[in-house]
Amino acid sequence: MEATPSFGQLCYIPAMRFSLTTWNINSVRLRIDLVAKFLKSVRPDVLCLQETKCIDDAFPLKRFKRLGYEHVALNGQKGYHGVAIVSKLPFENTDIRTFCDKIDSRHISVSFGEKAQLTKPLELHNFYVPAGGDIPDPVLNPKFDHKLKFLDEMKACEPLHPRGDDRHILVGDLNVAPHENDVWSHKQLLKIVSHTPIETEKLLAAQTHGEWFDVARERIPMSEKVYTWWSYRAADWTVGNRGRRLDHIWVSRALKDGISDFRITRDARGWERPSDHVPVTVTLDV
DNA sequence: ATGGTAGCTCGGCTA
Repeated sequence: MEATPSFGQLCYIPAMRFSLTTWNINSVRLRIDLVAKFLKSVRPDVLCLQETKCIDDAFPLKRFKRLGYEHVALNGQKGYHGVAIVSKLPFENTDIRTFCDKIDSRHISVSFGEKAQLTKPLELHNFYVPAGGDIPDPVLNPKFDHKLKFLDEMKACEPLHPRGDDRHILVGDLNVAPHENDVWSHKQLLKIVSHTPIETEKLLAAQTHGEWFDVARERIPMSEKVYTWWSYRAADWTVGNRGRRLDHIWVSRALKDGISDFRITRDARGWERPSDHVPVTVTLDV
């Protein structure tokens, strides 16, 4: 008797389940044990880090390799900023872009394809958008001016954005909480950098221009408060739950229907010597 | 209205 081919074999190549975490780690060397704890428990295929705060030669490569993350793309700098992508899956290509004519390490991207057993290419961009200082006025505060220009350049950066059935993912610490319920008090934060109208408009303009879908808000209603960051400048971060949603995962239209899970590891804010940001993870079929 | 904490490196920047 002949074996009956399964539906899958006949009709399509099954999609691969792919998981991805973004985390502003605020020094990868200082918090490598927390990273290891997280990776052992959640085991995402890919981890995108921001604020690694070290040059590439000082990045704890061996530790990641021992944890099963053998593929690493780095864009570090001494003391400040710095982004990295560590992965269980091999990359096809890696790329670094600069914004605002600065050498700041605020972007790195990789693509996945045949080497990762994907039938169609997948492009992943990891960003660390400038925080923008304290004064929300681009004339008085050059850091805020830089942030606004950076957001404008993100919007204008055509290769970044998906078109048609492109499979793109954009993650990172975007340092903007765009919606009312992305902050603990919309009213009280309207003049606080990260939630001023000019920033939120520019971030959403980039998102709309690129036909991106905000995974958190695909999964969690707009009416619900969602945070990924709680300030260090509070005696107790849990009092009043004064958080903001600064860390984001955007996916292109071709990927959004494949989303199967989204989670914010809020517990991580309470770990010993934590980052002020917590890991944000998506699982989707690719 | 202000100051609060953290990290990198040991003064002052960045967040």
